[in-house]
Order: sequence, then structure tokens, then C-alpha cells
Amino acid sequence: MTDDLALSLPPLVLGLAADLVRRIDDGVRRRGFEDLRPAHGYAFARLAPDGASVGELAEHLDVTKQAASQLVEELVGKGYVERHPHPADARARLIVLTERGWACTRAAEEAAAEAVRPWEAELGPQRLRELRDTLARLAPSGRLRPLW
Amino acid sequence: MTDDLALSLPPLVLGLAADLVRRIDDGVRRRGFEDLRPAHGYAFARLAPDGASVGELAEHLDVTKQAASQLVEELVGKGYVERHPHPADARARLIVLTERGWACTRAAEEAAAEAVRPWEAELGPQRLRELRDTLARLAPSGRLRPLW
DNA sequence: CTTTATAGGCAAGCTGCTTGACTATATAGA
DNA sequence: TCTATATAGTCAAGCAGCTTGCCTATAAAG
Repeated sequence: MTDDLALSLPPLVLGLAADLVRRIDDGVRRRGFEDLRPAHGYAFARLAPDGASVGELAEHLDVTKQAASQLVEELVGKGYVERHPHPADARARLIVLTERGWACTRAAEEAAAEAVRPWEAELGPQRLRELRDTLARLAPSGRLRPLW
Repeated sequence: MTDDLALSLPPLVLGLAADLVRRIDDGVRRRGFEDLRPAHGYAFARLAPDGASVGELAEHLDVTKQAASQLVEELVGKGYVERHPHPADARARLIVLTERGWACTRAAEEAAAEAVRPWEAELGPQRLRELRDTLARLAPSGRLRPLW
């Protein structure tokens, strides 16, 4: 591999990712959720399916439990999540999205789709699918880390 | 475009970018530069060619001039950059890399190339070039933003 | 039924950013 | 040329989001 090729890829990937975060954040705000920032979206992504405990959320975000607890407190205060008793462990609490949390999640998905739309206009559906398949072979499978 | 395709792309791009940042940061530290974090790399990328003023650096990093000034102060203290008088404006200072700063920049390039190497193993040179060309059509040209 | 581990919250502290105020220099206008 | 306004950079104080250290309540193990 030429150095030229190796060194051109990281700035492209990182620049595209930064642009994507900015576009999705803008789209979420334009849809009326102006009190959230990208970091909150990473939390929503973990809470969306069936909720999670504070500890699970902390692991997902790669921060301490205290930091995750503070984030949850903030999201509770803003009406996006609720603390429920955990069905299997009285020490833990199950953090779940409220209806407002789900509405925001849907807004984020719309914003994400909107951010990707210009890519299809530029590449066409065929080459866009190739890009998806290529990235799927390179991206680490486990950690989702950013969503917006 | 199907929603499935649109919604699968952002997590892949963001996950790959996060993984890339982590690998490059690791590689830079392994090469002996343990007192730097990814944010410093974005600064080095702007300073590398011919130096820059604090204000230009601030604009590049998208932070206030004060924040950029504090970053420069930290990098001066650690021996990576020097403040020189600006040739064209006695108010300004030209911030340039020291030899240690250049050594770190070279280490970052090695680490970046190392991080990309598994991609070639996975895809082969042909498809890796296609990826580069595809990304080059999508990524915003102006802002570099992350380097590592 | 004691011992040890785990979930999560409270409090204090640190770091990296911000805003506000200031000095020195540059630039524009009478 | 002299004055007025804008700009480069720094100092100081404040804020936000994270950390570490500590604590209580509950769980799990011997």
C-alpha cells in the first residue's frame, strides 16, 4: 500500500464522521429538540430497545457510573427518560425512554436519513450499497459509540 | 433509498471513525508521546506545513482564541511548539512545530498508516482505492477537523 | 448468617472550554 | 498627521462534564 493511500484515508473518514455528527445534530435540533447534544444520542441508542441499567449505560458510553448517573438525572429532568424499578435486581434501576424520548429517537433517525440522502445523490444506490458493505467489513462490530 | 440502508450507514461511519481515533492515539503513545491526546493532533495538522497564528488555529479547531491560546501554552510547555514573532503583524505570533513536534507528527503518520493496514488486508488494494475515492466524493473538502 | 461483591448516588475536585476585560498593534478616515 | 475603530493575543473568572473517593442498600457466596 502506498503511503499516499494510507494517509489519505484517515482524514476522509474522520472528516465525514464529523460532518455527519454535525448534520444529525442540526436535524434533531430543527425538529424541536434543542436541549440535547450529540452525547445524549449515544445514550438513547443504548436505551432505545428495552432500557438499560445505569451501569450498562456507563459501559456503553465508556464513562464512569457516576457520569452515567448524572447524564440520566439530566435526561430525567428534561423528560426524555424515566427510572423504573429493575425487575430482577432491587439495587438497580431500569432506565427507559419516555414518549418524548421515543419522539426524539424518531427525529434522530429522520435526521440521520436526511444526512445520508446527499450521499445517494452523489453516488447512486448501487455504489452506496457497496460503501455500506465495505464499511461493514471494517467497522468494529461490538461498540456502537456514536449515533449522533 | 431504503430506510435500512440510510440508517445502517451512520453507525458504521461513526464507529469506524471512533475506532480509527483510538488506534492512532494508541500508536502515537506507543511511539513515546504519552502526554498528548487526540485533540492535540488536530492542532498539529494545522501547524505542520508552515505554522499558524493563534487565531488561525482557533478557527481550525472551532474553539475560542482563548482556548487555542491555552492549548498553545500547554504545547509550548511540553516542547512541541514555539512562539515566534509574526513576520507580517507585530500583534500576532507565528506558532511553529519544534523538532519534537515534527517527530510526533511523523509518529502520528506512522500510526495512521498502521491503523489502516488491516483494512487493506481485509479488502485488498483495489477495493481500498475504491473506498478512498468514494469517501473523497462525500467528505467535506474544507475542514479537516479530526486527524487523530 | 456472616462475608464479600455489586448497583448507584452524593460530594469534592480537575480539566478544558467559555465569557468578559484589557493591552498592544494595525488600519481607516478627517 | 492625528484620531478612531478594529484586531491579535492574553489574563482572570466561571461553567460543564467528567473523575475519584466514599457511602448505603441489596445480592450472592461460603
